[in-house]
Amino acid sequence: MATVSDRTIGRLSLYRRFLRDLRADGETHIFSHQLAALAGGTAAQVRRDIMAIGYSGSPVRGYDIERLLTSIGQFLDASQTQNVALVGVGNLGRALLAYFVGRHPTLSIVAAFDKDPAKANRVIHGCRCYPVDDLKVIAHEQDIRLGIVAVPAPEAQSVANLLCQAGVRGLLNFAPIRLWVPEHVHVEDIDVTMALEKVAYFARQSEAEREPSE
Amino acid sequence: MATVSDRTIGRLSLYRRFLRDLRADGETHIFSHQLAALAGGTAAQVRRDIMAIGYSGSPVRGYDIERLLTSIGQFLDASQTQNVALVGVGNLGRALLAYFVGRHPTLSIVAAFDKDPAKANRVIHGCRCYPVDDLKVIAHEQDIRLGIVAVPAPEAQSVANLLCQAGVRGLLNFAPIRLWVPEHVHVEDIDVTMALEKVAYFARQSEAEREPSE
DNA sequence: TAGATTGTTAATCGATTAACAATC
DNA sequence: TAGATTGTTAATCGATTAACAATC
Repeated sequence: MATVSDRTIGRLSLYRRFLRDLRADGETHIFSHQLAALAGGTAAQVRRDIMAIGYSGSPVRGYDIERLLTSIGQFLDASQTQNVALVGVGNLGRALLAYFVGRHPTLSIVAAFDKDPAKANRVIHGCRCYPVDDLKVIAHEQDIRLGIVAVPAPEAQSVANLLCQAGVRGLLNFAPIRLWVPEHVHVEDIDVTMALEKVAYFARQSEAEREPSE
Repeated sequence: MATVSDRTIGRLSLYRRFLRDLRADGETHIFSHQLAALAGGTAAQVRRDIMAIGYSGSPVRGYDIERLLTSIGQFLDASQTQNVALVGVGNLGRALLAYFVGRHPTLSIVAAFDKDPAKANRVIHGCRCYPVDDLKVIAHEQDIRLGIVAVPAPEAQSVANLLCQAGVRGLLNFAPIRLWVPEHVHVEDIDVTMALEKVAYFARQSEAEREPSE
């Protein structure tokens, strides 16, 4: 209903993780400024983000962690688990499987694909691997709606095409290229090279501030 | 000199990769709208970004690719190669080594560290691995200014502390937590869970737009 | 020259921040 | 109640977009 910005979505995802940790520690309530300190924003921003999803806190006790988690879940998550396909079972792909499989309540990597026949039909970190040729069939069988592109750049576009043809509606792309996809498919890029170059740039900037050349 | 936004820095990093590909294809000039189409922005934005680094194109021929690459390099890169330490040689760490070692002209992963003694003193993807205990010594020996945190979340903060004590000025963090570092250290986070949850959210949004419930 | 593109300014847009009355 | 926090509005900030004269 309400239009919520891309950044707010990201922050809600972040808040949720801190809230889960707090709940695990036995906490029941939290104030906006506490959550802001954990997540690295301002209290006003936290309040605005929470308001955007239609949850209200109490001026005395702050936010009820359990109920806030429920609200964020209702907002961010689908009503049922969304199935994800991973394409590319190299080092990165295996790291993603190790990190995600069985860990996420509402997003599940249910199948992995690789062009290397030696990887097909093996189970890696609890996830079954298939030859890329089977993508379309498996994607329909398993109702896969999201794809992760973890193949080298030269293969990424053809993998994206396969995933789109198989009916996915969103891609998480690790390849350092721009993917061309149908308009209704959402692409989120993780560009490690860009991130490292940004770190290098801003690290030098802060160094320059501390040690002015004159 | 000129203050350039975080986003512009990211886009310049992206433009550079496309420009290198174009140069490899034998192209000598490019117009702003062509670069915008490749990078996924607008022509005006490309022109503004390029203006920000003090380079000028020609109204007739557009931008000279070779000179533009030089300008972007002078802006983004340090005068000499910046040395990087990677901490955590699991699947993710190995993927990063495979991807970066020897590939980047001005950023070089010169040492990797892991707490697992079995990995120490091995060479993985061309990079020497050391025990974490040696971080401070090696960082000084090799003039390491940047660090990549690729360890599990529970260890990430202590690794960040070690890196900061060893004098790094920037961190690329893959752990899904917020790192607390001295003010002068720049941290760039890559949050895979957040990215995947964003994809899931926006994929469902576009799905809902296409198939309205009423 | 004619004309598409550039550099630059002004207008728009959206998000963040600041301020403050309402709340328990 | 007193008072810190919340929800909400207004002000600020910055980036993007649009418009257009300058350019080769």
